[in-house]
Order: sequence, then structure tokens, then C-alpha cells
Amino acid sequence: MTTSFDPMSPVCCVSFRLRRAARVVAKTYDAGLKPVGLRNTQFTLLAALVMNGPQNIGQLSHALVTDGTTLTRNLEVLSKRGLIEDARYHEDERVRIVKTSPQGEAIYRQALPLWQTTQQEMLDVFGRERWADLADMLQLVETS
Amino acid sequence: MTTSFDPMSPVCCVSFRLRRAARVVAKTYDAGLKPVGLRNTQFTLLAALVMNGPQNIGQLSHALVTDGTTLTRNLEVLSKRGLIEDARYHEDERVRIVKTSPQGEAIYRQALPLWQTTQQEMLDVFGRERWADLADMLQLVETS
DNA sequence: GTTAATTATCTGTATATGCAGATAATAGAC
DNA sequence: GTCTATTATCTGCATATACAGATAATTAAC
Repeated sequence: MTTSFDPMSPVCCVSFRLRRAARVVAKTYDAGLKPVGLRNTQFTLLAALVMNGPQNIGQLSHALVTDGTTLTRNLEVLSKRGLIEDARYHEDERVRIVKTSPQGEAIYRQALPLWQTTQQEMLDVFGRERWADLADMLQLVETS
Repeated sequence: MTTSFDPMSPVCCVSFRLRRAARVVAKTYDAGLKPVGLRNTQFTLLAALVMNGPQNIGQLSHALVTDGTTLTRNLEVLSKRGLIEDARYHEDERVRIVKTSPQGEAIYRQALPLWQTTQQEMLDVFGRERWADLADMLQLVETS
């Protein structure tokens, strides 16, 4: 039996396939980050703050393409663990600026090589060339 | 400034990119399915039951590559809405078999054209050829 | 300068997701 | 036949996700 590719079958739903791949791959990264107790989502958020400096919710939301309300709660998780903190300033009282704490930066330094190992392995197996192609297509599909 | 593609930067985390794309695309499908009040995840689950018939959690888990505990709760949502029901049988008392209810099939029939419209549009914009390629790569990355 | 429109964030609510560990039922070892 | 190992599912817990609507602060309109 040859299972032909029928793009109009729900099995080929673009959303389903993307979510499924994301689920599977996320577990690999979560496993790699386990020693520092970070999930891939948390690592991403921390990395965004470390690499781009203190930011407000809107900037993070734009950078990570994540709903602001989601960020409020995801940041709360990191905040409770003391990895980030507020950096208030007094130009616009509505704006909340968050930044990594010293502990947050320390954890990030520990997490980075763990993440690198997983990313490296992933790219080695999957292929760097292919990843460049896949990344391009993911970018494209986001705008379709 | 040319932003060169650095695959070892956290911005290029395979997990992050997949989740981001999945988030964005999911919203498109959710919008398309809004008239019947189904989310893309729920549509996928319902479709799996309609197309493959009554199944137990383990079979669904394998087919959708989703943790069994996740399915228990996702099925609960559909069950509360009366779209699926249990189809107990008495060979192995541990096994729970679920199937679509008449209402579930009715909703599915209403949802299918809505999903098809979104899928069609997605493929038209993104390109059918490219989707075949992307689907292949997503499959591959799941096994990397 | 007060009122209205806009903007940034948060809260309430609901779903999606999976790990650890519990429970119950079946199969295997002897 | 009993005891043990395995298997299928569920519960407790925690996080990820976003829509609708609330709140508070700023800006625009007049």
C-alpha cells in the first residue's frame, strides 16, 4: 500500500504537523536542559533578555512573536525563581521593563553549553544545510 | 547590516523556531474553525477518530504522537461537549475505547469545509510543492 | 484643560502539554 | 495457583498559550 501524500487530508494539516514536530523536538531540548531545571521555552525567554538587554513586554512580544498575556505568565515563572526582575523607570508608568538578575545570568551561563550541545547534535543529525532550508520555510509559512 | 544565519545562536534554536511557527499558524486555523467553536487541536483529534474509527488512548497517542495523559484531558473537553463518547468492550478492562458521537460527526462535517478552506488558502499562498518539502523535513526533524 | 481615544499591561477563563507517580487489570514465572 | 512484572489509563502538579475584558496611564481633540 503506497500512502500517497494528500495535502487536503486532515493528516496533512499544516498546523497539526507543525505542532507535532514542535512537541517532539521540544522534549529533546527539555531533556538537555534538565540539569539546570529550565525548559526550552524558559531558556528562550532568558536568552532574549540576556542578548537584547532589559525590555518591556511589548518588545519581547514582538521579538518572540508571543502574546503579551502569555509573556506576563511565563515571566512570572522566571521571576518566582529569581532569574529575572523588574527594572522600573519613570517615563511611562504603564511600561514594565524586565531584566535578568545576576542569578538569571548565572543560570543562563550554565544553560548555554547544554543548549549548544543539544542544538549541535540536532544539527549534526538533521544536517546544517537542511536546517537553513527548514528555517527559511518556517519563516515563510509564518507569513502565509 | 547583514544578519547572517548563525545556527548556534539561541535565536536559531530548532525548538523555538518550530514552536513559534506552530503558534502563528495555529491561530490561522483557529480563526477558520471559529464558526463551529473548534480549535485546530480539537479538529485534529476529532478527525483522527472519524477517519480511523473507535480507538483506545494508546492508539491515538501513537497516531498523533501525543502523550497519553494529554489525550485524556483533550478528550475530556470533547466529551463534555458531547462530541465523543466511550465505547467500552469487555476483553481488557484497562482499555478505554473512544469514538465520535452523532453530534461529533455532525460537527466534523461542518468543520471539514472550514478546515479545507484554511488549508487550501495556506497551500495556495505557501505553495503546494513547498508544503510537500516542508512536511518531509518536519517528519525528518522529528526523528533527529 | 477636560474629555475621548489609544496604548501597555494584567486578570479571568479555558485549553494544550507532559512528567511523576498512582491505580487497576492482564500476562508471565515458578 | 500465587506472586511478580508489565501494561493502559488516570491524577496531581506545573507550565505554555491566547482570547476577552479590565485597569491604568498617556496622548489627541476640542
